[in-house]
Amino acid sequence: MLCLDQPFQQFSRNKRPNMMTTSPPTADPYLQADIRMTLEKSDLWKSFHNIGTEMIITKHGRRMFPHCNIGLSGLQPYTNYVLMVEMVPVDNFRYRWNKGQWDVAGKAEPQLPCRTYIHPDSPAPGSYWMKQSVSFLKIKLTNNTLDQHGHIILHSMHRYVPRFYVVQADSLHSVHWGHFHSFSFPETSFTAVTAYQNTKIAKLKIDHNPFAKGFKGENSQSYLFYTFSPTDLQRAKLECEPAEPRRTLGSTGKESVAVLFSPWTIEQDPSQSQSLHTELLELHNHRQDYSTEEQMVPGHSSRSYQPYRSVEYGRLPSPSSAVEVCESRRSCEPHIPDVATVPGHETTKSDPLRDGCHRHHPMVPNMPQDYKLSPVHLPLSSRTYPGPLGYSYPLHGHYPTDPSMGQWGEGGAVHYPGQYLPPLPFHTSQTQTTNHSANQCGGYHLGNTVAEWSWSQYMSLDNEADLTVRPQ
DNA sequence: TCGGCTCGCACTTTTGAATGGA
DNA sequence: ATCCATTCAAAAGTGCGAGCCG
Repeated sequence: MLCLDQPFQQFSRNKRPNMMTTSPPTADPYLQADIRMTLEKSDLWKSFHNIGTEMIITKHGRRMFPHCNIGLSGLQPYTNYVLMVEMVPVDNFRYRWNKGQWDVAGKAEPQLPCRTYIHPDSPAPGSYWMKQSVSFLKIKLTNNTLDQHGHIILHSMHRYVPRFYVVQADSLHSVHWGHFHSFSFPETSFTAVTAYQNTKIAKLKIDHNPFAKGFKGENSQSYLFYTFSPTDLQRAKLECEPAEPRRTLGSTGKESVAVLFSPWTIEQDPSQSQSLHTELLELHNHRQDYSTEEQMVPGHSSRSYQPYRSVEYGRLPSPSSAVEVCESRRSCEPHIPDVATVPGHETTKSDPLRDGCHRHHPMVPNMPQDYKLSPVHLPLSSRTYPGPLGYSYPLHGHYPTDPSMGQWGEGGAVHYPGQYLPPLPFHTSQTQTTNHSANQCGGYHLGNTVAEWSWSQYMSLDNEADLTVRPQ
């Protein structure tokens, strides 16, 4: 089964072993694919996660803090990749802050159009992505459903987790969406809020976010002394340094630190938690035969993340899952992730690595319409879910396939208890792809420098019928 | 009445243009 | 003429609190 006791150092760029040759395919699913992603500043993320991360969302868009900074390894140096991230609902609940803890306040709001943020440097060669850590600093979150700036639209008082995609693609104009890997980091989950509910989170942000230094009072750190261990304090002290340059060589600085789950998940109604736990276990049993390509990357200590790769297809109205559910509801319109970009987040710097290859600016206003077909364009074989964990699958594409390309096979997904994620958005058939192009409303429209794709209204799963849908 | 949201404020960092010197 | 470092103002990001709204 899964070997979750691997020291996290194994995943760091510099020390990773060649798992493809030294480990049996099923030994460590999230290492099967040679592509590895590490979360930079994971300690900072965990500091927030331990309290219950909250992210402010505003009408005009708010940056995330901490922001997502990842390291990549195992990419083909001269192959182009597109990096994307989307915010995936963690569960199907709406929350409220009640007496110092998060309580479930009912069913989640209907899903909003899912926007996938494409890293503005995409596409770029693997060597470029691996050269330094990749920052998603400029992602902006909004609660404005009519947002025209391409920000990621979220519901307040709902929980999300960023999911990263690494897609082999020559350019945004000819994306090979079949070759992708996805990664999630449990400690990056957060609750979207319009105002901070937990004062500890606000103080932690003030302590770490340089923009908020103006609110740093004498008492701002006092709570730390009873919230964190001396180790945490030392770590927090180190992390108080000024923000690093946007793209710096990654230094994961991984330590072997126990992963602590956020108390807020425990603080919930015990009966609710028990119910969820039971459901998750049941789902786990149900889904043994399925896997997504997602790799749930554990924290420093993987021990806390029990192998769990179940995906609640029916219950979770994930934008990503909509397509799959739709497959059993042929009359509905499929959902395709919208594409969110950030105005002004354009790469102007010159980089020999990148300049040496053919690339197009992601926000090029005249994005060809065929691009909108790409995100879900998979061979028919992808219609079904990937096989059992540990198998590699032949991939299409016009890149020479060397023996190491086996690593492109989608690895299994490793989830952890207490959190389940929807399936990936790219499981679909060509038929559905066709429907996408037919059903999208107005193709894509552009505002300023933002390329935004608005497909038809994704189906709403906000009804009981959806709860019974199961993947075939 | 209350929970959630919006807006303006003061403060900070970041960014880029302007300037001057080598 | 070019390059580099410095300066400075504008832009952008931040949490807080008052007030609004359903």
